[in-house]
Amino acid sequence: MVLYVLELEENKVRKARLEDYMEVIYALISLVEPGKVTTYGSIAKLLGISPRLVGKIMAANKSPIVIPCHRVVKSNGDLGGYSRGGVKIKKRLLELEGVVFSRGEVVDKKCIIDLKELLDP
DNA sequence: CATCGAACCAACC
DNA sequence: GGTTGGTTCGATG
Repeated sequence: MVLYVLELEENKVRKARLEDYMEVIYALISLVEPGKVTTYGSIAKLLGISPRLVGKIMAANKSPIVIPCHRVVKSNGDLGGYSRGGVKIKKRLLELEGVVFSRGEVVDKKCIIDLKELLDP
């Protein structure tokens, strides 16, 4: 998808910066309905970047309320991280939205949806 | 299931 | 050039 950005004025191609990904990622996340979550890897594969970068971009999120960055977890169900107040808050938000947790800190797989499957249909 | 290690990619030093 | 993240995936016990 957005691997490279065309710099028309200088007539050359440069690598995308994290900044370039932010809008796309935030748009994608907002597609995830409350009660469900998606994974860093799911987003990463869609954009052709590493899951870690996705995490970094979430951490750079300026508007935690309008951007539901808490709806992104690790692919194994672990919460991952949350820069705004810690994973404790993250879990609380998710529970509030109806996400089911199994054995403590792990999100039930039934609540994890892959972004790809959200786009195709 | 739990742990381990290697790969991941832009940023920062 | 090396390290560092809100990770992942396969291999191994």
